[in-house]
Amino acid sequence: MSKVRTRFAPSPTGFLHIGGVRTAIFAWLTAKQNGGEFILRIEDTDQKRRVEGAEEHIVESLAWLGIKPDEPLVRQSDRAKDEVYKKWAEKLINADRAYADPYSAEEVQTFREQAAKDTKPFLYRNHRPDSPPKWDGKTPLRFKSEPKKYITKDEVMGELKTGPEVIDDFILIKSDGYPTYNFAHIVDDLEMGITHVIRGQEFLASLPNYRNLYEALGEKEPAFITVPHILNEQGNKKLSKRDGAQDILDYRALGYLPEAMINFLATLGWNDGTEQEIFTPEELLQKFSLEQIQKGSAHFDERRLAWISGHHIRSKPLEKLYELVKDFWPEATKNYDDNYKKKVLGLVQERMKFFAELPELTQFFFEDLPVNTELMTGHKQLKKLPKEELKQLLEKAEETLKQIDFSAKDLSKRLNKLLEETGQKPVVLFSLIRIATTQSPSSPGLAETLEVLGKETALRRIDQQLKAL
RNA sequence: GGUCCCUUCGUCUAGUGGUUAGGACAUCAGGUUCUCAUCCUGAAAACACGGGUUCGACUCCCGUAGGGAUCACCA
Repeated sequence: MSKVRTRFAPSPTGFLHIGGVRTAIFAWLTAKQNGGEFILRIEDTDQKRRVEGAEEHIVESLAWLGIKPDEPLVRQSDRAKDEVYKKWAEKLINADRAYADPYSAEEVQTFREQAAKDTKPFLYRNHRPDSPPKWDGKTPLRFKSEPKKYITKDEVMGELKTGPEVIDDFILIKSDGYPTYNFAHIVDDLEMGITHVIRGQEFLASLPNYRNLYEALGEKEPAFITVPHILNEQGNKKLSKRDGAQDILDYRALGYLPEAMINFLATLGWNDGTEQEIFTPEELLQKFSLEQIQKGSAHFDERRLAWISGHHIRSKPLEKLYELVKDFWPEATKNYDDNYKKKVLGLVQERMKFFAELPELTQFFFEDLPVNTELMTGHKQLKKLPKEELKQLLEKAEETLKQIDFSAKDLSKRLNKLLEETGQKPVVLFSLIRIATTQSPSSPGLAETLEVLGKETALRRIDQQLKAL
């Protein structure tokens, strides 16, 4: 068998979204795990729909995920300039398998409406002209189909049975001279030696027509792999921007790890048959298989993404993580050195789902927040105690903290001792100190937090709190 | 509407004639001498429905319902 070659062939009509990326991941995994090649081809034969910058965006999105095409990017518009598609069209014309469409768009529309009125499916081939004019390149060129039954094998969908009624004379070359997707992608897949055509289910219905064309061309078909769509959370429609299908690069901006994104998308509608949920890209390369892709569409679940993302963040060595988050520190951190920030990061690593949470999680490590009395008054346990008692308790804590080194070990030892001395419950004493020193409802462990904050800052903040009490 | 595809906890899924229908996310409860998170334990939670076939159906067949895709000089 020849070397596996797959391609991802998006049209440059906007950003790359979740569903498209997953298809790309599947194609990439298929190529790479077989020692094959993955190619990026831009399907830009519709000049009207072309969006400026979309191509760069696609390339960048894939690059972020670590998906590198093995060959230079291919653009259909460039290939059209070289008359590649014309050449193949001539072949079909000479074999009497293509003809010039003599009708105007309006006339075809009339046929269509008539069919609708007769409640019959519209088939262009019912109107196929007896003696079509010679094709001059100014009118559409149509495929002369040979309707028949097909049993099409799709690696994911299984065997698809279709009747001759789905085969029709589709347009090969538009009146603007550009080939349609239907024609161009087949020519390109053939010339580029694509062995596995992996694409979304919107093309499933066209498969029999493509097969008819392969036959007319006398060429061997690739393996067909049809991947179901990803639906929005409610599951009532294909994911689109409106429903929160964000640009894949939005996730980069939020600070999701690319390997988490790959893990999430690859396991949306696919699993290896075991109970493994977390996969590194390397593991996916090893374990992925097309046969285990789900036939039905899957629903996008942001919470699952968050969980997977947190998992990947936790598994990073601190040094590595520190590199990755460097663009996510807020302004207030610029006066702090690497060592300090690294310690802070170490404390919040296990509670971060994506890097954009970093400022919120770490704010009090970098600046004194104003005393927020509601933290006390709204606290389940603290609000039960009279202010005077809280004040005494906090003063006592301050005394203790003044006398010790701020190492986590020492801190937790002394804090526990203080618990005994005051006879207080941890929830009261620790919450009190936490609120005083962080002005936040939650933080990493108290001893660790105080250690990183340092003696001076901690005592200063306790003083502030005391004044406010 | 025609054609094609799909249907197991809320979600992602395991399951290929005999299982207490398993796991994960999310949810809830408890534990890890404080909060949040992590981690651990536990709970609640599903075979869309109706007929067959069979000694026996989540598994096979046929309907019904629901969902999705497609029916362009878009991809």
